Amino acid sequence: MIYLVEDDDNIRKLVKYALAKEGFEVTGFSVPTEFWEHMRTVMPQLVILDIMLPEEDGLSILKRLKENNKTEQIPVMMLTAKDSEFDKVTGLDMGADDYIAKPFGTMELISRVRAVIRRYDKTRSKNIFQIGELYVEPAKHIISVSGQEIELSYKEYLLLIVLLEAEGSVVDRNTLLTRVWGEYYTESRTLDVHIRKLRVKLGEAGSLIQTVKGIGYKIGGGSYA
Amino acid sequence: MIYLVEDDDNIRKLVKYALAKEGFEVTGFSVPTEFWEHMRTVMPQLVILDIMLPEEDGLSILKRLKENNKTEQIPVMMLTAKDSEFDKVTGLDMGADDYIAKPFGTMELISRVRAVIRRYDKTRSKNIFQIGELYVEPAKHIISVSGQEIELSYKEYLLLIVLLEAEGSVVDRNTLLTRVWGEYYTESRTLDVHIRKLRVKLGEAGSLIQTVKGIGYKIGGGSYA
DNA sequence: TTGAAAGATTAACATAGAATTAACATACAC
DNA sequence: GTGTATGTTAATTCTATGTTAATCTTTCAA
Repeated sequence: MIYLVEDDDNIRKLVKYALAKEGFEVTGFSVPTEFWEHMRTVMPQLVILDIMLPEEDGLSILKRLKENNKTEQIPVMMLTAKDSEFDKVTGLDMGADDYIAKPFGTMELISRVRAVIRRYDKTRSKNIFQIGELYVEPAKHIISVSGQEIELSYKEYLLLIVLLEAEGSVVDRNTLLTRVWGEYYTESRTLDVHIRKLRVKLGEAGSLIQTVKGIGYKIGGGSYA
Repeated sequence: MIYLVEDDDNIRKLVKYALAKEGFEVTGFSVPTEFWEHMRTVMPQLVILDIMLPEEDGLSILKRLKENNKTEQIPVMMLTAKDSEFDKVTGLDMGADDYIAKPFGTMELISRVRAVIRRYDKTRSKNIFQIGELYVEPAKHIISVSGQEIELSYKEYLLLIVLLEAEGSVVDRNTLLTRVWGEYYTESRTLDVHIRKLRVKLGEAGSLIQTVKGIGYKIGGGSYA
């Protein structure tokens, strides 16, 4: 479902028609109030916002969407009337996922919509990690090495996920401590012990966890296995 | 620095002119080979690719850029000639950061370029450094010379980063001592020893670190060493 | 309520490599 | 040449992390 907020009847119909023909379900709104009402019930895959609107302008809507953590991941595309407006929107950079300037071609619109949705889907399904022999699927709480499923304790699991989410990048000790153990923690050997247990349980994949002395640990990326 | 690969002389000039007027440094290439050659020495902030090119098409270039982990984070913007082409590019979704359809307005081009670069700067707060054969990516803790990864100790690493952050400028001994070792430090040979170890480990890139007698050290910049 | 188990944490020690220092060498400015 | 700044080397000290086992905690079934 795509939500389109646009007060110009012609454009609204045009966009609805073009996207509908491509198989998208589109609900159009001419005023923001209606839009917000529907947002409370059904969340869309994508929101397309005109800038100039009665009652509340598109930028304000965008801002509210991105400030709310229930809606912040919904991709938003802005429709801009003039080049100068376009510039203003991108300049403010309030987190819109794409911008399209009026007048726009139908093909371009469709392509951009598809691209934005695809990108979004990709980041969501990014919830599966695979590095070498290690395979982790958080949604199902599956961790396996060379096809062999492995059991991890809660902290070990969290630790692994934090490292995986930054795959290839170093995560410093402090970040690990706060993300896995919560705010402040007296430095002790706890982290090291957990890293060790993780490495042991991961077996051959244990060497994927690299120590970066003085900083922290990282998993995958760069170096040799 | 922005790299633009476009074989149509008129468009290349137009884009160069438009972006130059906005303060961007643009280098244009009419054939991919030239582009690749320059990529080996200086990495740009952004690459703008036409799709139809002699020798190697834009999609292939895009693919190669995104497959190489040294270039994958460089934002890429595709120029597409027709709507159908536009559709094709976004459809393949090989990780381009934006698409712009010809004919395009100058304002839109500039806005999109700015938006892409801004987004990029935001995600990559830590930069990537490349001087000659030396390549450093702090976030991933990757240091390599001539493509060969190198291991540095913590202080050596810090020292290198401090120098790199001031690339081309001299960093005096005192600044180095305080930034790497913390407030006050009795003058000893420590710094020199670390500089030496760094130079040795960097191998051929070691000569990039120049001594500025009486002041400190600098990396890169005017080198007639 | 009690008592295994598993998990988390701490204590205690090991150890590889780093950092530092000392001691001397060299280069360069004056 | 003299003196000062930096280079070089090796010996010494130190530190971060690894490792193991003991001790706390929590959970949960009997």
